[in-house]
Amino acid sequence: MYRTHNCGQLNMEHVGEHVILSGWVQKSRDLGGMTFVDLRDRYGITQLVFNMETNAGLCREGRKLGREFVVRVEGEVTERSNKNPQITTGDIEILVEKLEILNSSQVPPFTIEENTDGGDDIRMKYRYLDLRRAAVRKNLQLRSGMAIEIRKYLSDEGFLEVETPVLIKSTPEGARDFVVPSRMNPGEFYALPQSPQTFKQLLMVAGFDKYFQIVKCFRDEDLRADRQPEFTQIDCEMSFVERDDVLNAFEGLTRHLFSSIKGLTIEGEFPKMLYSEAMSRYGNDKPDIRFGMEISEMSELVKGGGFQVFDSAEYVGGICATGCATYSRKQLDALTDWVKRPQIGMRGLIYVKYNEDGSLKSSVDKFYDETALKQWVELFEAKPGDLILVLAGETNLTLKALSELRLEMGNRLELRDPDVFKPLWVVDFPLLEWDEDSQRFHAMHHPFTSPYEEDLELFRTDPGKVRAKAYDLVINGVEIGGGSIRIHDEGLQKQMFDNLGFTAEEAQNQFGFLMSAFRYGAPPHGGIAFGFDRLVALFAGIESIRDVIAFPKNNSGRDVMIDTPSTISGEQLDELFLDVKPTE
RNA sequence: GGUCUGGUAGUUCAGUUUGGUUAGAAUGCCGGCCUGUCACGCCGGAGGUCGCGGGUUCGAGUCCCGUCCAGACCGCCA
Repeated sequence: MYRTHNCGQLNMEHVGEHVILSGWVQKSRDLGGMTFVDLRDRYGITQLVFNMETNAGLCREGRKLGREFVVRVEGEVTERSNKNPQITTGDIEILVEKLEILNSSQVPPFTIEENTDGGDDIRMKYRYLDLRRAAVRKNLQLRSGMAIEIRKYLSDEGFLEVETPVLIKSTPEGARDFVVPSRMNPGEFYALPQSPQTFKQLLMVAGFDKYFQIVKCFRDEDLRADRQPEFTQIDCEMSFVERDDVLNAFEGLTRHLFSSIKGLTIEGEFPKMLYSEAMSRYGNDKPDIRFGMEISEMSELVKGGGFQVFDSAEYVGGICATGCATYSRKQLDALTDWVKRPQIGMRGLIYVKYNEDGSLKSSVDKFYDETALKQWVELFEAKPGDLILVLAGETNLTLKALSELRLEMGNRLELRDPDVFKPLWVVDFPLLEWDEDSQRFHAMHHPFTSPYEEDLELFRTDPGKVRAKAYDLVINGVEIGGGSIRIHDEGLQKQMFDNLGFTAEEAQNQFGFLMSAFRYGAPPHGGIAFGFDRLVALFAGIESIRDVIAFPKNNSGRDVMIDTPSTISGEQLDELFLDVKPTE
């Protein structure tokens, strides 16, 4: 037998018992006459003690144990004379009577401790060692717990988990597909799903009126801290529902997760904010509403003041940073440099200090007298001690920059409390988005999203104004998920493809199966998908989803541990009828 | 495709601004001492292709060019 207990289990109640433990040697402390060894498994750490007086031979063996050796020990649970309140097993230790080395270990390249000395690179290369650390393990335990609660909740709500295929059809819309060559069908390819979108709609046609799946999805696009090429979605679809039925169902799921996992109750209904409002007030379709500092447009107010930058700008707007009037010239210059970085792309930053004594000092005093600046103060409802920051330029770019500036100031003023969670629904996204490159509209969400009936007229006059029955769940500035009410009418779906620039033939080739299905009694339906990795990261209080994935890819989409992607043999290529061009 | 930051001991970093004797620290590792440690302590030791290639120079970790790798971001992500 390898163990009677695990390493996180024993306490004062077990004193006197003869036990067997197995685990990894985390650390040993050789005091000469006695040696302490910390034995670790995924449940905790238990201290082993070897004593020269009681058993010199065994103690000498215990001294020789190296880090990460796998051992099995037998011994008696004894009360410690010096207790350690920091660990759950800190009241007891094991007086070792028998020691067996199950496997030795090379010295690991970094310390396997709460705060490791290893950097990301080396931790990823030896991820199996990194995963031994409690900090990383806890994230995966959290993930597992959340997956279980999701299944529990949705299952109780009558949702059925159905698996959809991973080898599917490539479509040029949207993100790039990962592609898999077919050996049995030379020259033809499967694609990995970017989402089970069409399949879940077909499940609705099939009458599975409440579906969900915790499912891997794949997108061949560049990575970010919150974006992996393979990621997990909580994918759902419902029939005979309107928008608010879907929102209520998933507000319920979100609440259930907060209460069951974090013991938190979110007060009140999740607010619903129009997309247009989110853009004008926060410059962003995923606003962090943990703090105010909202954007106000100032174009009307400031134009015609003779200040060329404002007069020629399409948009002028700003934010009011509470209590920042004390910012020094140096701090303001640094902030100006910050908005001038290419990522933000502003030409400059204008400020107004509303000093504690009520006086006003701005970088545009030459153009705006005190009366004018007072109007700014009124617009922002600024109080003495506040700092108004103003940007000007092309509308979308400036709003985006203001959004970034707002978040940056939120960080600096520590207004983004990681223990506070503020969810909201962003609704009524535009159906279509103009794409400069291809000079045509494409679907903002996806081509199956239903437009508002009353906006259908706009297709002919102003397609960019057509609103979609689409919605996102946003928590603390993180886009957790999104969905829509779908089109279930073949005619409307055809019209949609037409609007998106598909020829009837292309639409038929790529999505004919879906439109055929719509001819056989497709129910009204809609759904949503949550990014599971992001949700877990949010609950864990971390920014990068890598830390909640057991074996993530690096910045360039590589798995540095197994070293892939990698080349394949000539035989494999031949079998797949593939020729690989030499890279330049 | 682009911008920025970094690459020096097993590991995490300092040193690069202003080129100049033998490249340092901490931690880890090895050896010795130590009977109540839990970041144990004390003494000693080993450990370096300064990412790689080229250039400038009497001399390059340090300056220049190229390149590779890692991270953050922009583009991209229906």
